[in-house]
Amino acid sequence: MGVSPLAGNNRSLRGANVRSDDPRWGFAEGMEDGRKSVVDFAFDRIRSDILCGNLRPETKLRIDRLRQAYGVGINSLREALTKLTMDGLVEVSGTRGFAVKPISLSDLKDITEMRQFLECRALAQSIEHGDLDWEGRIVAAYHKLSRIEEKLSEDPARYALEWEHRNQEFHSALISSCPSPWLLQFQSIMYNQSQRYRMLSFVEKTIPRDETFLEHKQILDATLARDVPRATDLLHHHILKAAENSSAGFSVR
Amino acid sequence: MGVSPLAGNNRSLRGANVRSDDPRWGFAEGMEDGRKSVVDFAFDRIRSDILCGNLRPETKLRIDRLRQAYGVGINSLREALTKLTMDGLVEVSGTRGFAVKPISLSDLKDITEMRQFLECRALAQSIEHGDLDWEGRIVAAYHKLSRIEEKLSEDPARYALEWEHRNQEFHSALISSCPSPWLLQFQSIMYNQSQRYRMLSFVEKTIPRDETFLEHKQILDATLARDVPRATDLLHHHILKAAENSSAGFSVR
DNA sequence: AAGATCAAAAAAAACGATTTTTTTTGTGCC
DNA sequence: GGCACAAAAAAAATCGTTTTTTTTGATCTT
Repeated sequence: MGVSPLAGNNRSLRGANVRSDDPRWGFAEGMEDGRKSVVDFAFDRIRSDILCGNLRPETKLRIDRLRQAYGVGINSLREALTKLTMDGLVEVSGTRGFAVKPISLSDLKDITEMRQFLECRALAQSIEHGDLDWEGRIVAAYHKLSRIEEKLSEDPARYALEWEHRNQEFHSALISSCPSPWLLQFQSIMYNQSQRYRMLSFVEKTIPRDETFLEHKQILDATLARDVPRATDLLHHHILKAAENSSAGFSVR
Repeated sequence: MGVSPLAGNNRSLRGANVRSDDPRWGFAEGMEDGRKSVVDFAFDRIRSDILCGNLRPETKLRIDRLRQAYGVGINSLREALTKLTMDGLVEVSGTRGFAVKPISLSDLKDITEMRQFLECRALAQSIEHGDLDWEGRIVAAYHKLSRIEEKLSEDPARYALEWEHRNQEFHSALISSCPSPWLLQFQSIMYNQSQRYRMLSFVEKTIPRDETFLEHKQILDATLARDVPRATDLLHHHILKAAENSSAGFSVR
């Protein structure tokens, strides 16, 4: 699964932020430019390694070791780790440095309940405010997800990561018409947290349950029918079931 | 109110994090040590200046200027600003630096509704789980708050900041038995956001409404009576009224 | 032998300096 | 007078070095 975090020894990329744009063109209104700062590069990379379990919970994140591994400077690294701390993926203990956040059953329970609480509200608001474009987005996202779900039963190891991505895209599309930026931000944090638990259980256990696929279809239908109570009920149940599946992964440890 | 952010020109405090402890004594279990990192120092200071309006919305936060003002290094400053970004008090625009987050009516509306949503749930859970110590905490916090509210009518300018502090202590005590760390963290962010709007309106307008004091008493009584529906209803109303008072502050601008 | 003491090594925190990017300013041309 | 372009100035991003703190290991004492 990808490259080990300590394998790549690519050095000295000062200002090597590859730009996908060109000085000739201005940017469309509200469009982010394609450059990628070194901090964001380190942030994305470490975040990915924590989520997929490449960096296990409670691992000490030694600065110079990470520096060698990712090929970035100390300060950019610290900045990236600070951002990860705010997202709850990294813990900082006074003057004793950074570490990957531990996992626990009570934490998973908290995350699950908060995700239910936030994501169901976001879905309700999204259904209220969603227009035709939104309907198009969720249908498209569901389509891409269901295609990968077919392949998943054949070769789980190969498509698990891609399924994770499209699953997130689907859940994100469902609530994309929610008008509250703060709600969406908090939901995003909780989603990432639950994703970590799911992927950690992937490693030593199994793939998503078969019922997951059916539940996605039911949520899609209820949402398109603008049936708020039914859609939120289904989502509520869906999130709980997914969490129960994750929790089996780390029984004793 | 306090010192201007550009006034203090205290230089070179490398490692001058004053420790309130002594090597002789160990720390009690689970007790944080009294040292204060330079990053946290800068974080607290800038945060305070943003909340109380000393640093106005949309102000560009130039690095070397802040460096001179607060007397900290560039990297510590960037780290502090990154933390503030995650709390939604500072905005970062690609490679164009940091700025104090703008304010808007829609943002205030979003914050208010999210605060109602989160804080009411936290209160309900807190009432369910609260023990006798918790009752003691909220009674004590209310007492300290009501004392400052008496003085507030006499000399608003003098006690406004202290009232802010004790108001936060009271609201914090109410929900302190809520068992969900994530809920408390999100509530804390929303509280700080609404506090900024309130304090910005203080500057050019007025002090809290008189009804605020009565509402605090009613919330306290309903909470002590373990009347969840009434307590949450009162809190819901209380948060809305406080926000309406803030919004008058920046009508046109 | 267990525990305390101190020193050396490792790790983290903080800073200044350098490079890169953005913004401003000035100049020529239409 | 306004626009386009280029040079200079300002600001931001990144890096390496120095200082401080923590951990580890060895020696000494009881």
